Amino acid sequence: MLYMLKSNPKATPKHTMDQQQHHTTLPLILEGCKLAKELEESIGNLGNQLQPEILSKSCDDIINIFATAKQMLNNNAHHHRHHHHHEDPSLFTHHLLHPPQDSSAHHMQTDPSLQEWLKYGVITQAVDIPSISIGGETQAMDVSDSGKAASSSSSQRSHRSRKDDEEKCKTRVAAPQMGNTDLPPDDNYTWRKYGQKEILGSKYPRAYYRCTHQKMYNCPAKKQVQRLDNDFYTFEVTYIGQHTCTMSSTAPSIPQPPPLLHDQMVMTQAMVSQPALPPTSSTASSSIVPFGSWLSMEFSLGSGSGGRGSGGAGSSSGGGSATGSRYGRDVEYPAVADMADVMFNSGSSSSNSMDFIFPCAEDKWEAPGSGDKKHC
DNA sequence: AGAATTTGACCTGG
DNA sequence: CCAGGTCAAATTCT
Repeated sequence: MLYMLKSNPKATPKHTMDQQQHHTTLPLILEGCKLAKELEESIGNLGNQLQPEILSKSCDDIINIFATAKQMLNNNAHHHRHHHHHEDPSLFTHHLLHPPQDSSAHHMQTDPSLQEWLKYGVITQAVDIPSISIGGETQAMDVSDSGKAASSSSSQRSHRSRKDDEEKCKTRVAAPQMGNTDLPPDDNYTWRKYGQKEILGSKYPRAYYRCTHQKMYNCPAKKQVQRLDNDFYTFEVTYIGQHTCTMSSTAPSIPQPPPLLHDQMVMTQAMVSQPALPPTSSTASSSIVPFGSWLSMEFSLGSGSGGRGSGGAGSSSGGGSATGSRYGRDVEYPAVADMADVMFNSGSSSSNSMDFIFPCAEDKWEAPGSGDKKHC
């Protein structure tokens, strides 16, 4: 695949915006092609065994990817409106690509959504660059929210009105499509659930999380997770506020995965995109299973969880951001674990094995260095 | 015992 | 007054 035009990731000489976008768009397109191909194979193998909704979802994913790629291209072609605006949504993918350089909190703060995006592979509207918004109103992108949405925010206790001072970053991530679909997306932070509410007009409740270290480090970061009305397998995650808990070297949670790992994750996602198949499809051959999903999960477990005891390392407790993981964690993926083990541990250092598997991964996603990344 | 989640009550802006 | 957001006691886990 083309991804392999890699260059030295670390050096990241800054490319021009065009180049950057190109680098991120092509892989996206290829990804779409891949998904399409996988779908084709699935149809070939399972024929009419495939359920309509499954097919529909797969189609949606493919469409979304191509739509995203197209928009990226359009944006690129027309004008770079947000060259310097950190909040420029078009930088979205770039964030992903930035290898975490140091543990500067900034990186971590802005990456969660991206990581989720990568980890869960499925690209939903979240990638729909033009639609992502910061600061509150995202309605446009909310096909599912059909206007109800009231995520406006009015927080009372703390006097600051989020609307004004807090940055909100909405993204969508696919829920694991197999196993426990209740698992909230793992974004490498540890979250503590403090509330859940039924939202008017929404089918599913919205869960409220705050940073586990809120008290200790006065970390104001919060997030809200809610399933889309029309897509049970997609979460809309809204990040509010930034983490301050990672600023301090003593901070308990240093979710930050090693750079290499990060790259690997990126690679994996890109290469292995999951076909977004149905969770329910027990009949579906295992080969169709959203490989990306579990893979990513393993990643987080492997990297972060190691240190679980030690200060809630990276992956949020229990393997993921909290959401219900606690009670839902019953689901195990033995086979997956084994595979992951083989892939990443056996041979040698994980990085090597990954390199072996995906030789030039990084560069395809390589981020051209756009320095500024800010939310979304 | 301590940490995390659940859940109904409470608070506040619109 | 209502809906969204948060609190905090009760409950469940580890």
